[in-house]
Amino acid sequence: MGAHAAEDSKKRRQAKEVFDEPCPIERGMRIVGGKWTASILWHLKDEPVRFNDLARMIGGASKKMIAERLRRLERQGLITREVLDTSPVSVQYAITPFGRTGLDCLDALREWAESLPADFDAEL
Amino acid sequence: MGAHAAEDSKKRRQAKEVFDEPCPIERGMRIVGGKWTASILWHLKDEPVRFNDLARMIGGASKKMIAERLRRLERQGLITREVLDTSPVSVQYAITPFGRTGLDCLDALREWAESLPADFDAEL
DNA sequence: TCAACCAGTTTCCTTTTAGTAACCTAGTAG
DNA sequence: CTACTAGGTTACTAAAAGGAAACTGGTTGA
Repeated sequence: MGAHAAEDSKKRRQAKEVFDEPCPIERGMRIVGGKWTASILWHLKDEPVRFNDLARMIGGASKKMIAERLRRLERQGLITREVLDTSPVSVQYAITPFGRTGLDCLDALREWAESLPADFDAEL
Repeated sequence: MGAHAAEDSKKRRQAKEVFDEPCPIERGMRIVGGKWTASILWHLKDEPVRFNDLARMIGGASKKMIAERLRRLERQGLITREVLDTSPVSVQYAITPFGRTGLDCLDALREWAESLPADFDAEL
């Protein structure tokens, strides 16, 4: 982020920069932070997956949400969409190298969350 | 996450587990993923900060949001709230060791987001 | 006395997000 | 012919999130 605070004569801190624009963490969150986004990326980590397979794997998400996230991730270049000439046609989604860099840094978050007690959410 | 997919005789993948419960990444997101949450943590990284100072530093957020996030982070043990016996009373928020572990893993996300082109958001 | 600062809370309102269910085109199995 | 598959889209609805501004109640300095 990079803003500094200074104290004035009355020991009141003043922001030298104001963060009305999202700081890098917030920007990152807006890319990979959407509901189901990380799950989708995760399920593509080993091999390409087709649309309905993904929908089945991520049981809680509707097809609408899956489709929305996939389109967004594709626009951003984190995944690719490939239509296979099968019958009936199938569509395969695969993670890109760039997408993998995003997933890597989500992995730190995963490890952290896994270190939490199982009932941590109860305190929210 | 840890679910596996297997292919059946028709090459259709089947999820062995269904993720209606949030996977670790989603859990982590629900803790530190809220709007302004990461910014708050970030601004506490070096020294304790008082409420209004924080509100001034994070210019885009309303006091309501700051207060909400602070209370949540305190309940979860990522920060502490200390009322100082000054006049007028001031309240100091500080990051806990646990909060710092969360911030550390957000740092990976920050680095990733900083490596993105400045106009990346325009593509969303 | 008046204004300003502290740390919030409250109210009201708008926007965003997510979810359901139905529907669509086209191919295929029985 | 009918039903089921794939890969979505559309319409509608409910819920959550976020924001602006006013307000509390006490303190201090001009």
